[in-house]
Amino acid sequence: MAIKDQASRGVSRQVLADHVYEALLIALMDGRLEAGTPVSIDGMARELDVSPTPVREALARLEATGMVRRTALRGYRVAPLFTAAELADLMDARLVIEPANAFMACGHADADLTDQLSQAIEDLKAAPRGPSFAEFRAYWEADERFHRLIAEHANNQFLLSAYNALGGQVQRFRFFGGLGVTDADFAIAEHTEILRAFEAGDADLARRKMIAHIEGVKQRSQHDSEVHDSEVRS
Amino acid sequence: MAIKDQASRGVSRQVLADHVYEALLIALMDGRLEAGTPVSIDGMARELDVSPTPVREALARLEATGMVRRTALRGYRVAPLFTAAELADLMDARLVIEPANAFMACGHADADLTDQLSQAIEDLKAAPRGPSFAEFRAYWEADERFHRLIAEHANNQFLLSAYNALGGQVQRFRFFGGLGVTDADFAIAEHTEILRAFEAGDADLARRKMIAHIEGVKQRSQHDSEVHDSEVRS
DNA sequence: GAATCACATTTCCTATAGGATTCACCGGCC
DNA sequence: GGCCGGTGAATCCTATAGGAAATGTGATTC
Repeated sequence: MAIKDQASRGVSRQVLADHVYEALLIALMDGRLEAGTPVSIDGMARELDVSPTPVREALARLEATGMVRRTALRGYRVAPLFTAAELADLMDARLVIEPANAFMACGHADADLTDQLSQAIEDLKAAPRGPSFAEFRAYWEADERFHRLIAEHANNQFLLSAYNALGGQVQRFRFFGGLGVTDADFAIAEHTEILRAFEAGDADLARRKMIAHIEGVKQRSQHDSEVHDSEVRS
Repeated sequence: MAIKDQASRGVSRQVLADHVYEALLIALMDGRLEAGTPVSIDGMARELDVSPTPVREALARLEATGMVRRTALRGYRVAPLFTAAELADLMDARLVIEPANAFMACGHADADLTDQLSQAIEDLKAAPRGPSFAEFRAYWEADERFHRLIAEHANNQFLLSAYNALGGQVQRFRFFGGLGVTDADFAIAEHTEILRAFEAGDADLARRKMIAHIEGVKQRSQHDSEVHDSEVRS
């Protein structure tokens, strides 16, 4: 009820399951729901002050994103956190999909796209880089927006679906939730190079710059994960 | 031992939502649920003789596959059929992901994998090629199994997710549901070439053969869709 | 004849209740 | 001490009911 009263005034009416979905997503990214912990349907319903039915529907949708796993008759639990090896796998998968996105999107690039990409980079520069969730979120959002813009402008719904399937992006956020942003300067520079390629209309260059960017992210994240591990163990 | 038999095999009892999910999937592929038609929650519940709750959960899962679309407060309806252009997009997306899968899987190939791939090809040869659903299904299953085996052996859960996101494979089936198999001989030959590359352990060759295969599928499907269109118009 | 409004039906959405299953705890037994 | 079985609580799963919204129908009005 409280949730419904809070935000059902938008232009497009949302149903309760949508709010539950978003609440769960926030809790997942926030770290309130830690990896491995079970997510009780009834319990979450009590906590959000709704009935179990919308919670059940929201969890069924969330399962497709890989954020939670379900076992019949045993319920849902938060998906385990990434290991360093899995993080490397994620980057390898991005290396397969995103350069292709960049190449294709360059063919459909216009001033509107480059403007939005430029804006995403500016937001990246302006975003705070602290370790807290609230600060990190703005940075992550701008980064995600940059890559998503390119994926959307590839003009191929299936490649976009494939990109979305890599929603582990969100989990990546969780992985570094306690670490903050450490490679902002590198990322900004690499994003700018990609933007230059788009402005020049050089699709092949855009692809190469995307490869360079993700490989950079991969290497830096591997280093960060080692730091993270040592901190956890200390 | 015997008591744990059921649990150890991972065949935890299926709940009603799982059955509804499969029933919907069959109805979708079968053509009983035509593109664009609404899928009423209550109506489907009556038809399957269950309550609306499991139906709702099954549809929430199905939405992630792209087979149905949902509008808040208006319900679900079957996703529109592919146009020829979208079919080409699907093949382009496969051209991005599957050659990479083949390349990586070749690094993890063993006798077990090549045996299973060989079996999939044999099943493809043996499958009937009639236009009816029951016949087509065996062919489609063997084809899907071949590609899925490679995707799974790439040993990268994210690439596998991306491949799964291309579940439009199923919709591709629907697109040609009334047409039957027309390119079996080509497909079998191309699959065999890919298998040869795996047996030789030549990852780069496997990638190139996968590219050749999907490009072949793309071209042939474009031709078939023209035939299909002319038949529909006649 | 076309647009509009009222009304009835269908459908979606949410809450609630109860049966079935799993899990956690605890006492008994080898 | 370790293993086994029973009991209670928590949880999942399904069915049902009712309010809210959307759709379809028919009559009225311009």
